[in-house]
Amino acid sequence: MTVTIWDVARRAGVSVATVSRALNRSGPVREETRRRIEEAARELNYVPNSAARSLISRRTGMLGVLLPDLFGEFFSELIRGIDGAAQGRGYHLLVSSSHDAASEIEAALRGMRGRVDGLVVMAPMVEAAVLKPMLPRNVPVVLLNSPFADGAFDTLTVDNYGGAREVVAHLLSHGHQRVAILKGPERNHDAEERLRGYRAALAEAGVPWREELEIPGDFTGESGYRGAEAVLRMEPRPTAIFAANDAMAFGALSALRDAGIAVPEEMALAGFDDVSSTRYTIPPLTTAHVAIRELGARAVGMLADALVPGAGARPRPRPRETVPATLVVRRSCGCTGAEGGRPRPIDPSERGERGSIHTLQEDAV
Amino acid sequence: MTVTIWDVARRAGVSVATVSRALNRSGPVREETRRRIEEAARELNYVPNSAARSLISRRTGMLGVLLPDLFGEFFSELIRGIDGAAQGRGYHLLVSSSHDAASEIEAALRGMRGRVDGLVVMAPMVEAAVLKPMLPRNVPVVLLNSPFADGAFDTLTVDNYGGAREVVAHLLSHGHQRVAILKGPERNHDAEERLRGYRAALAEAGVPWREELEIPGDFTGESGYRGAEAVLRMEPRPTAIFAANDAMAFGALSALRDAGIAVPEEMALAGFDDVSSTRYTIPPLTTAHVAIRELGARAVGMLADALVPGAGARPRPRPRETVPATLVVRRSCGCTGAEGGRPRPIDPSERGERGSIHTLQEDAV
DNA sequence: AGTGTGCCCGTAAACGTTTCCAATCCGTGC
DNA sequence: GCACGGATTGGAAACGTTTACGGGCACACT
Repeated sequence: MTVTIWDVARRAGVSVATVSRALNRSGPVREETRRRIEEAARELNYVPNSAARSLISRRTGMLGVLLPDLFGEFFSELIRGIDGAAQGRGYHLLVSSSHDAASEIEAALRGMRGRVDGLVVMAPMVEAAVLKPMLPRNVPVVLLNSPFADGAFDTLTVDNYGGAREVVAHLLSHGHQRVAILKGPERNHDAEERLRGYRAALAEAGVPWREELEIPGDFTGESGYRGAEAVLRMEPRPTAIFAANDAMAFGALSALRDAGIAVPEEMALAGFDDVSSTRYTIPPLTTAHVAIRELGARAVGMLADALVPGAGARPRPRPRETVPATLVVRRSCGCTGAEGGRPRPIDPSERGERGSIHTLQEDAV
Repeated sequence: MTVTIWDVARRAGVSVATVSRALNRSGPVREETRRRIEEAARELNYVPNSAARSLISRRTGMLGVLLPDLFGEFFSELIRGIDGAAQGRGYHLLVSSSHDAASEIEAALRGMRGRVDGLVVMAPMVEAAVLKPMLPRNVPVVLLNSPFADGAFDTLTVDNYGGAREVVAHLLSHGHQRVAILKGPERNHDAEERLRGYRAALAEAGVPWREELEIPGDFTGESGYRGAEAVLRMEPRPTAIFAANDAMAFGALSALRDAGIAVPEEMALAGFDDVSSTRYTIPPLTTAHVAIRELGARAVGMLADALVPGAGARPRPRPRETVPATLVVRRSCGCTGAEGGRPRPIDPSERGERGSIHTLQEDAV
């Protein structure tokens, strides 16, 4: 039924060992025999059995990707970056998602054990201490936004603190004295860092911190909507809102519109992540730009570095990289002059990007 | 180094056959020995080698997913549905994307051969005749929106024709005499069907068809932007636009805003897909609702049906299912009275959905 | 006591590769 | 003519499971 390496060997008049060497170019094979073997393989439509291959070679050619969710622009773009880089290196992607609880993550990780050569894990909701023992020790792992103090794993971290600080500092530079923050989920690492950045910016500007200005949220648009409503009820009313991610900013924008509040005239607004829709909300959203796709690609790159034969078991310094989050000024913060100018240089790779119209948007504005 | 079934057998004082039977519950094992074996396995932290297992059992526990892209709300939601259903059935997902050209698809398919137990393929850009020979014959395949006339594969198809027809008919019911369409890519099956629906609606309403009203596009927001610009240059100017997908509608909306054209007063607009952002554009977008997540879940369901042991090689009638695309009226089409009402019953599963705020939106409007 | 019947369990043969090691071939230098 | 060495090739042992087959054993029945 299925054609094996033996069939190829028989047809080409050689042994299976030679077939293996010829097809993988893993040993010396005379040019002429190699051609004969390749021809036989093609004629028989031979495709090596990957199970057998990885049984003996202990490599599967797959990378595992564990994310809290697949939905939304952020993850969508992230996985796109991961996929592109993996494909370029000949790896397949084993994707698993919808995991927040530690137990789910553990189950997913167990399911992947032995099936993947490396792992990209993003688990902002679980603490380092509880995540660590679940991670496999026999394959390289890259942690996204879960910095481990002990440096036992590769980590790749967005500069949540710095980005948030910069965004809030920008809002404050407009003279706002009461800037509210729509916080991310409790115990979420990204959320905590962004909150820290918010507080730092306030402190640096000498603007007093007020507990009531820190509104709870959970990164969903819905919570952003409710958060903005809460802000509007406050007395005196804040004049600016920093949403800890763009999705909440969208929700807030929606609430402000429903309440008849003009943005940015009556309320300035800023977000975080710079997902592509930020360019075509009304008004376009000031936010912290994160090179999401590059983030995914870089994660795979780090994995690939650890996977070069020889770097395997040898303990080496675990890279800890940080990717910047930089302010991008659009109209929602009320910057005069932001309309005509180009807030940041446009990454050439973004131009003509599928499904995105932001270059057009920014030019047109 | 790695612990095998032999280690477990030795520790439990039984043979490997018994260990296998006990752990898989695949044969009679005395209760007491089973407990001993399970304990040994747990103590040793034994995890079966999946390569060896699938080498002998000829099953990998993985489903392949081949999509043209991973970006954008549509695919994001689709893969979410696929992932949920696969996870529920104990399958892992091997994901591959960014394939439009036939050669890329063929390469991706070859790479997956033997690694997956089943395949979900969405390839709107390649014709049935060229796609068919690339598909594996030894594992079940579900085709998304690629209906094959010969019924050689399971197919799951969105009613593009019917949905487009309904949307355009609705626009026409407002009395519009010149309705432009922003078309999808050439040779894209979905795009062609939606165009067909547009033409049918015109014919049924007795509104004359005009070639110049069919504007080329490619499903990206950018092409929607340009398409709307083109529409605005026409003389006499059309009074309604049907964008063949929501992304293009968003682009069009953006162009209309930049041109100072009020929607829906000066130009009615409708889209297709009902991705979640349609609820919080300004104005909210009238579109054709497709249960995207359910679409993905159903695809996995069909695969699972074909994968129950026994249904394997036996040739059976290949199911050909169609999922409806139904009109959902929001404000962009200019319906009076659409503001207060609830256009369609809200699917309970959508409530409180992560990253979506549309229930709030629709209630609040 | 002999025999049939079920339940448990062990032996060993697959599954399809890769790779170590030895054998063969062939030209070269002495 | 012969030893030698490098380039090719083949044989066979892994890799870690699942599973067909058959053996042992306890028990009930004749």
